[in-house]
Amino acid sequence: MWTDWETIKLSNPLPVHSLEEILDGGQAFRWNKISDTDWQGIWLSNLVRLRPLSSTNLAWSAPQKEADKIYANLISYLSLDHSLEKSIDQLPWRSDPHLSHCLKQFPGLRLLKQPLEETLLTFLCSATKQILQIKQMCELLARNIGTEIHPGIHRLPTWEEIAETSEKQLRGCALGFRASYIFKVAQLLKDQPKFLKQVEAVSYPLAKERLMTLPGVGEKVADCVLLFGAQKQEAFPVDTWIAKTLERRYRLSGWNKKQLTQFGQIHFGQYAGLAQQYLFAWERTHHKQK
DNA sequence: AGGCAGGTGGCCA
DNA sequence: TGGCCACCTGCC
Repeated sequence: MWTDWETIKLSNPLPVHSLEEILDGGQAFRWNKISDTDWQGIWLSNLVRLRPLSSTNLAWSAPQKEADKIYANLISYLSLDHSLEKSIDQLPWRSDPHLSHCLKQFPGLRLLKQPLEETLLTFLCSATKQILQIKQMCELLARNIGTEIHPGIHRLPTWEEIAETSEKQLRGCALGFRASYIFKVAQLLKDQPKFLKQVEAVSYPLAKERLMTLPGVGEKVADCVLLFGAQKQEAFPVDTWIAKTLERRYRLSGWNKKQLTQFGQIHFGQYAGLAQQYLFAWERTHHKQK
């Protein structure tokens, strides 16, 4: 049923804790640890298992019949076909000791290239929820509304599928007040089938403005969706964690969210989103330890 | 056991 | 603009 494990040789070293931060650090919500070493993840109709063998060897396995396609999608999803070092070098680590520290703590940490439609859905679930609970909502959405892509494994529902269900059905997925946002967005996307394509095609500021016309999408969600789902790398999502980091490590207490967002974009520049991911990983880890 | 969490929208000054 | 509050649900 599943292919034999095959090794991907990584050009940038990726320790296990960095891999786990990529898969389960709040960018995506459909990766689960299935043994001491292995992770299983789903995006669109892709289902794959990963097993870190060493910091430069990552093994993968997928269901036999679609393995070739899934492998190609995996490389793109993890951006393994693109150099991380070049982006990192553009960040202001030379003059920013805290960023420099975070970069050292999580070697190889990357941004995922997720499908826009799924990123929008998962981040509509994210408001005032912890990662574990967001994962549970996604799991219920998949199980209750999404198509089965493998025995016992369901993908997330498409927006068309959501549009054809009911708000009540969505409430049954433990979405709470997020259910009405998601249902309304589904109707809007049904009326404007090209909406997400357009968002992807235009510049970051325009894309953000456009996304924020959707109910349930404010600045933070828009930035996450654009960063993780549309490769708009200048997006700098400011959530409570990043706000904490900026306050404490960058001495910006008293700044409001709008100001913090602007600071991030100006200070970190073209790859602000990548910097955000490193700061975020550090802040989460630090918080867990105390 | 109950406060609180990867926010957003609406209402008020 | 800026501040406050309701909104669902389930983890810690």
